[in-house]
Amino acid sequence: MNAHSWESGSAGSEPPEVRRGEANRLEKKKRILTSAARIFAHKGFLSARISDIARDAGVADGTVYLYFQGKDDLLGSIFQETMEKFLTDGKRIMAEHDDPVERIRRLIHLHVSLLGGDPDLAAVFQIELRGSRKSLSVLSHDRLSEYFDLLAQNVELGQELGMFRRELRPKMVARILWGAVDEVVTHWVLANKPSDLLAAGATAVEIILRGIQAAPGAAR
Amino acid sequence: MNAHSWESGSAGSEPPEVRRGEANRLEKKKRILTSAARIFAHKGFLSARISDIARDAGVADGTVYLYFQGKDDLLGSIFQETMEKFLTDGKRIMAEHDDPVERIRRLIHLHVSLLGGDPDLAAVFQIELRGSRKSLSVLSHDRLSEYFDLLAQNVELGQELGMFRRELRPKMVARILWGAVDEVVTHWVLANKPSDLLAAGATAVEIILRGIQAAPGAAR
Amino acid sequence: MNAHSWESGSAGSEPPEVRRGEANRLEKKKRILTSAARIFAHKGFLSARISDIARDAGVADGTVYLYFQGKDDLLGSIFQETMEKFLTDGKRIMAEHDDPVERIRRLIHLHVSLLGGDPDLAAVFQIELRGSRKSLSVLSHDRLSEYFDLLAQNVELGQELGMFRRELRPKMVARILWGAVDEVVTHWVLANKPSDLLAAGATAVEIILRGIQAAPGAAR
Amino acid sequence: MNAHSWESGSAGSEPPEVRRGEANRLEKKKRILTSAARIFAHKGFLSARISDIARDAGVADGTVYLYFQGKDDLLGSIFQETMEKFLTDGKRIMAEHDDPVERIRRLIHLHVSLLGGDPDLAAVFQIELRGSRKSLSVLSHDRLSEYFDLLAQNVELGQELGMFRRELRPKMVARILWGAVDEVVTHWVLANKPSDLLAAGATAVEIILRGIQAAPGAAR
DNA sequence: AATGAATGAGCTTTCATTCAT
DNA sequence: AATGAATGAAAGCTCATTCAT
Repeated sequence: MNAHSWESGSAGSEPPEVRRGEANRLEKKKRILTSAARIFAHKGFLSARISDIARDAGVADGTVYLYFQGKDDLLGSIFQETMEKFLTDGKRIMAEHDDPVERIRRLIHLHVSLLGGDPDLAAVFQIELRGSRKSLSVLSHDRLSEYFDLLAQNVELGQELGMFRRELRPKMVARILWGAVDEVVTHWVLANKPSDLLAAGATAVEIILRGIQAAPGAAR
Repeated sequence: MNAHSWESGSAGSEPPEVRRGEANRLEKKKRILTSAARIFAHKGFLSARISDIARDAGVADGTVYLYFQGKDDLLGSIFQETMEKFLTDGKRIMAEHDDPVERIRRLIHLHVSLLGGDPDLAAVFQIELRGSRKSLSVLSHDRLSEYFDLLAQNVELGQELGMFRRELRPKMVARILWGAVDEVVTHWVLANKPSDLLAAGATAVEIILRGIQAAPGAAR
Repeated sequence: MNAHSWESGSAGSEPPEVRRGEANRLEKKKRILTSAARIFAHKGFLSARISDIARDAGVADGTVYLYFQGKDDLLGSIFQETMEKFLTDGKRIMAEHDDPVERIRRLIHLHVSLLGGDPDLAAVFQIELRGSRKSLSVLSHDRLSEYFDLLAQNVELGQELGMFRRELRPKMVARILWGAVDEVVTHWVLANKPSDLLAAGATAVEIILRGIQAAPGAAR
Repeated sequence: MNAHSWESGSAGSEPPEVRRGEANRLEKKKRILTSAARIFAHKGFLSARISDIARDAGVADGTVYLYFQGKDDLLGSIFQETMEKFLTDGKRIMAEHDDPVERIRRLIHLHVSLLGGDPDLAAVFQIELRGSRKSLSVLSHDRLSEYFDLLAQNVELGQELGMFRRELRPKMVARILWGAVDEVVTHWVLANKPSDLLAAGATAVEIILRGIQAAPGAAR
């Protein structure tokens, strides 16, 4: 059907036949997930039909069920996979930088650029996933928590270093930071005339960072 | 079930039949809306059945359609009515106070206390309404915009008065403020052990206000 | 659609409007059940579609679900209703006759004539219900047990009166009697050139009765 | 799961490859059939999945189709093979004995002991095969007819010898006999506290035999 | 105005079967 | 011969909405 994406994977020096099947399998799973994100973004989770997704991915309806439990699992997997990638990159940021302010700036930049680079993904994240926060699988909740923790850790570190005000609860600051950025992304998704998402994200961070800054002279 | 509990109120001195009917009508519409909020909050918009709501309100299924267009209209009306009340109170705040900082604090306090005082309503707002922002009726969007505008107006005023940094776009600040508070409310709704929502909301405002504050001596 | 059966019920002196709805309701339920038996008999339980039954009964698909839980309930209700009628008549036989032999003959005659008079019902009973004996609802099992008990009681009574051999277990005799008659009915259902079912049933009873008869002179 | 248990048997002295393949082939077919009977007995024909059977037999899904036409064929083959074995043994009984009464007793004993020795097989025969009598392949019907004929022949012979009453139709007697025994077996399959099946079967035969016995002095 | 019985469109999911490897 | 990934048809059931009373 839509043969576009099939061809790339097999490029390069083809490994032994054995790997071929495995590669196909992974590629197919990925293809279904990409199609799901696209369909969810355009029609909404509710209106999206499995058959829409299957057709878009170029597979039969039943094939979707070979790779995923069902519609919910599709949504959950999109969330899962994105969070996985985000956390991997996030941990690298933590490893490569020491300054809490620098880390927070980069974490938010990562967040914003990941979604900004894939509007379909962003739409699913900002719109469809919201109503699911109540029911997301435990694993998914953990992922979201890890994200918050990454932010909260740096707030705490900044407090210890005397950079941020000590009376603020790190978790709450993380929440406020996330909420502000999240709303900026949502606006970007919903607005017809998209503005510069990266700049807007950066502005949000600067405001919050400034807002939690210890009074000059307060640091040791 | 609870179909009897509402007959008592109108007893006693019988008002003219005409008014009685009108009062009943308004009361019934309100009752259906309250039931809808409760059912949406507990079962989610999707799983909620019109018959659930009708039973909870003590009316027949068909009666719901005498007052509302359909299921979507119920959700929209909850949003609408709440925003209406919020904007009314918000405009009073604007009338009664001059200081932008004071106004913003009071607007957010209004926001947070309105939802904090009605957990069912809060749940519907924070969870069920999210996916609808894309599709909410134009009128509804206007209401949300008015809310943002109230905040943005005060940011702008504060800038003119030299209280807030002038390089920030007022609408974006309003968005960041709203996002931060919104996330705080969402956490309160989802968390099993609810914390002090009013205090958390106040903290969020203070952080943002501080974050947008003009540098000391910058005013004039 | 098939307007045959609609007309009879409302004939005669029409009672007040109130009863009309109830009468319609019962008639509709009965009509669905009759259609279900017909469709099950012709296509088999598995191949029968709810929509086939609904169309045959002249109602919408969903209406079937207003009266029955689902497909299984339809099959169960056919069994249930038939057993109910059978047991009612069976108990009358018990009340009107004393002689165990006479009672047994009449019970079997009742069994055979009930099914013999409604080939669709017979087909469902003999073919479709067989595989369900394992899973029939508890209530249904009770009904089948009551039937066996009616037979077994008379065997026991006959033993006490010295008419039947005492060494036989009444329940087992009932089972053997039922099995023999049941197979005769099944053959009648499956055979293309139907024979005289009543006569065949009577023959089966006579053989078993003779087979359990106490040796002449053994009584007293 | 138990995919390893069958590899051991063929180990040891290696037979010629050719025969090995043939033996494997037959063994594999048999294994699939045994697994089918087990799965059908435990989950019912409908709920049983080909993949369940394949896994139980330690082969791939597709392999089942190398040996059988499909799911129906599996059920049919179980019936077929069992009947084949039964008829072979039944014919030996006919060859080794002359007395109709003795033959009938032994035929029923064969029937009852064959099923009594294999509860899975019995469950499939008594429960799952019932609904299929209408649709079983012609060949299968012939097998069942041959069984009935074996019984009927002996009834006829007994009539010619003056042992059984002449007014009874042999086929009908065979049916009654079969029905009685069949119900006894069904009860044994369904009852949780299984009784002595062989004894129950024998009792059934004795009752019927006595019931068709010519009046003393009527012979000759 | 109120009722609630009736409607019927709509979609997920299963699983027997196929066939390229 | 054996595999097992892929297929895709098929239908039970729900529930928002309507409308005769």
